[in-house]
Amino acid sequence: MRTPQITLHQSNFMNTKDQIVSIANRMILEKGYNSFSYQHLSAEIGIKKASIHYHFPAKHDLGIAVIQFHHESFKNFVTEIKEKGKSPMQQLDEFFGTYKHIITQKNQICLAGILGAEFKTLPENMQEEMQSYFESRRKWLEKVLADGLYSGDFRFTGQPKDMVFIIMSTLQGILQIARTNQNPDYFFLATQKIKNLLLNG
Amino acid sequence: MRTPQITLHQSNFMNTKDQIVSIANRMILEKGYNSFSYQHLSAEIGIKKASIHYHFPAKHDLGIAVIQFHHESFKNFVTEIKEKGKSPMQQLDEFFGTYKHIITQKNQICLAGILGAEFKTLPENMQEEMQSYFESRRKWLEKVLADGLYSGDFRFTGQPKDMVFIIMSTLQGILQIARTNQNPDYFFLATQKIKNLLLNG
DNA sequence: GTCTATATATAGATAGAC
DNA sequence: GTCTATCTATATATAGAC
Repeated sequence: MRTPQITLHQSNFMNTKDQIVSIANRMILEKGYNSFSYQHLSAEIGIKKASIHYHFPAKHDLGIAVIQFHHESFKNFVTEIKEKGKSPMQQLDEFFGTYKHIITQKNQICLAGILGAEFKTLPENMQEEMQSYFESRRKWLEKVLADGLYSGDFRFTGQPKDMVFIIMSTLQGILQIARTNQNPDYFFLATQKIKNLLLNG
Repeated sequence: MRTPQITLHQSNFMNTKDQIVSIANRMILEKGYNSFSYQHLSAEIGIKKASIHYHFPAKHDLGIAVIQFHHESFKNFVTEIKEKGKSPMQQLDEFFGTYKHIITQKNQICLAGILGAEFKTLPENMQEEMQSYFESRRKWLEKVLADGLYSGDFRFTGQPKDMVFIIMSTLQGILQIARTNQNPDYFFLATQKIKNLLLNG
């Protein structure tokens, strides 16, 4: 039995299409888009390659489905957090928490980390899908930072938009480096340093 | 004519073997190790695939040569900077400066950024070569930070070793994100934030 | 919706002539 | 040291039977 992925769990209750997306998602986070194949999927799911093509005619159709799944998860996260009425700092902490499954599952890095590296080799429609997903996250975080400046939760200098890039790149980079260095603790250290930056930088 | 890479320039004066490493290097930084082939190299260099196999029998031989080239470049950088007798902060600035060619050449990210993402798909000997290269950089930067704490150049809390990971992951992440967002300015912003962290964090 | 069979392209690699 | 020719494996994808 495989470990479940994010909120999308692989189980006997899942239909074939969702199961394909779930396993493709794990493979992409482990090895990247270019290094997994319908053959690999086939072996693991237990149906033939041709059957996977029935659900996702071209590989990029599946690639896009995986990105959209992450995008949907993020939208759900945003909706949930709105209802809770948390402070900007608490929202930031919850955001950091969404990375938790990546850190605890040793072999993975974040989607942006892997597809960002492969970016120039991806089909154009996948590039656009990634940019849309990234933009969605960027905008949300920018608003949290702006709100935090206004409320006094944060006290950094410069534009929220610029700080967003620093934060997201630090998270993305640390996940990559933590993986090759087998030390997930660095993620928590990084989030601490980011907070310092937001309070003093 | 192609733009030269780092200190290794592609030119008519370069022998075939070096030329192969030079072009493979650029292709890896643009597309990654898994997404370039002897076929692509062949087309660009103007000799046949079989001839490339003469110089580098297996693809990972070439991959290792590229990593070692970066490692050698870094060793040269370290040697040069030692002779100059610079302060820790100046050394840090020079270190940031070694990323300059990546930022100005739009299509590239740093070697660790691309091979770190592909890490789990790389042959074992390439993984080891990468870890050796990374360790070399890590140790050097740790010493600079420790020296800087001692001299008073830096005033951050926590261990230099931990701070190294934060710095390297921020650089790696920002280069990736700057590429997909077409904005090299974020690199300079990131280096500024790192300095803030070293002075107040 | 899943299967077998097949098509087509490309990758990494080797043998042997020049 | 470079070439042509060839091998074997794999990838993406389609056709058509069940």
